[in-house]
Amino acid sequence: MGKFSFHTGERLKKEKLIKELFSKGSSFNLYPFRIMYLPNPDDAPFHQVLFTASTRNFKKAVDRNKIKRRSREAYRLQKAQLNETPKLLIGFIYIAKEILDYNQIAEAVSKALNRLNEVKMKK
RNA sequence: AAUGCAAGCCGUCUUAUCGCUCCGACUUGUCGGGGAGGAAAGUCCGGGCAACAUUGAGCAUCGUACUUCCUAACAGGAAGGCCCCGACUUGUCGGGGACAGAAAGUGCCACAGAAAACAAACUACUCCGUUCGACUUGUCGAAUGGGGAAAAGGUGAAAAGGUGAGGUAAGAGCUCACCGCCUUUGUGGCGACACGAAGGGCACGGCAAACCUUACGAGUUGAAAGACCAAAUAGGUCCCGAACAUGAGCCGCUCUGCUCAUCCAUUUAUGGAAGUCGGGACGGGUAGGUUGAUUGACCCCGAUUGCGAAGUCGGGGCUAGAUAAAUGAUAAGAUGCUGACUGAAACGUCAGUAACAGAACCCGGCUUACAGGCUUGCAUUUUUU
Repeated sequence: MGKFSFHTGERLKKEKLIKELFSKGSSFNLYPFRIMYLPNPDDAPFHQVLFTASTRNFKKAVDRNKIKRRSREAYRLQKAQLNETPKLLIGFIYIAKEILDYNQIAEAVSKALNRLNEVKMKK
């Protein structure tokens, strides 16, 4: 499995876990994202991630897809920065009103991953 | 050649690196292959499919509304009819039309106007009478009273058949001709209708996108429908096994043991019920998974029938299948477009940008969005021969 792979198992898709993340998870804002995270209660071999952009800010499906694809790509290429343990549930919620280009999103994701590492160290 | 209109079609491409999803191989982590649209959109119609409901009929409700045809079906399409508008070469072309019924009933018709549906007399017109004035002494003018008259003016979306002639005091379908309308009828056409004939002086204003009437159609809910498999935990039913339970009393106390009592049946010391523990089976069912779900009213080519929409026959093809939801990111180049610069122009250089938009059970339509390009037809202008 390649260093930069990003297959189905790494995506957060169980409804139960998503509910848990949104109700119990901690969060911080880091433009253009709001990031939610929670230690994974199940035994998973990977961090599990979800990306989302709201219908309220982006009415067209094409725009939402574009944002999610760029965000996912940024995570895929930089996820090695993230510490191995503990395994986390992470939600990237796009809160900006306009579509940013890939470079800006990649920078933001990088910062976010570093911050997640710091937060975990404190615990 | 350019511009405009209409119809149809296309609607960025290539390479490299790193990735995603499905399928197939095998050496089980590698290789090979497939991977958004013309609208995937709006969810406005129609169907397939599924579950539930369902004796039949009527009423109500909703929808449709020139005709015939196509179709699984439609509010879609094709061909045609009629009406309206525009153009000119005046009988052709182009465009538009919710285009059934207003002689079944109810309702409405603002403003303006005298009067708006049982018509109506404001001005002007005209006849008769009375009074006054003038003079050429029977005429004219003015005022007033009583009639006639829907022809003229003006208002209005609309003024109660139109035009012309006769007629009359003035007028009027009052009469006549032509046109229109109504009734009856002939011929042609599947039909909507068309072209005629005879009779009738004409009765019947508009609005049905007001209620309504007529004809035809419609069961409800949608893929989060439905079908199947089903972990763990808790609970249910059944079966098997084990221990016999609870209370009191006795041995100093504990364990063990013994005695008595406690639900039902009786053969009176056994069986059953209930309860406890362990194991098993069954069924319901949650998370989750499979299916529905990608071979279809499918696509391409050819033949044939039909004016056409389409139908039939033959051959070939398999063309996304995700599910918190794949089809991407980065770089380079090409292509198109836009802008700037240079220039007579082309070429060129630089910069920017890549239309509208993302499948979600599947089809047939409709509607809306769309940078740019291509093809065909028509019209106009210019150039050349």
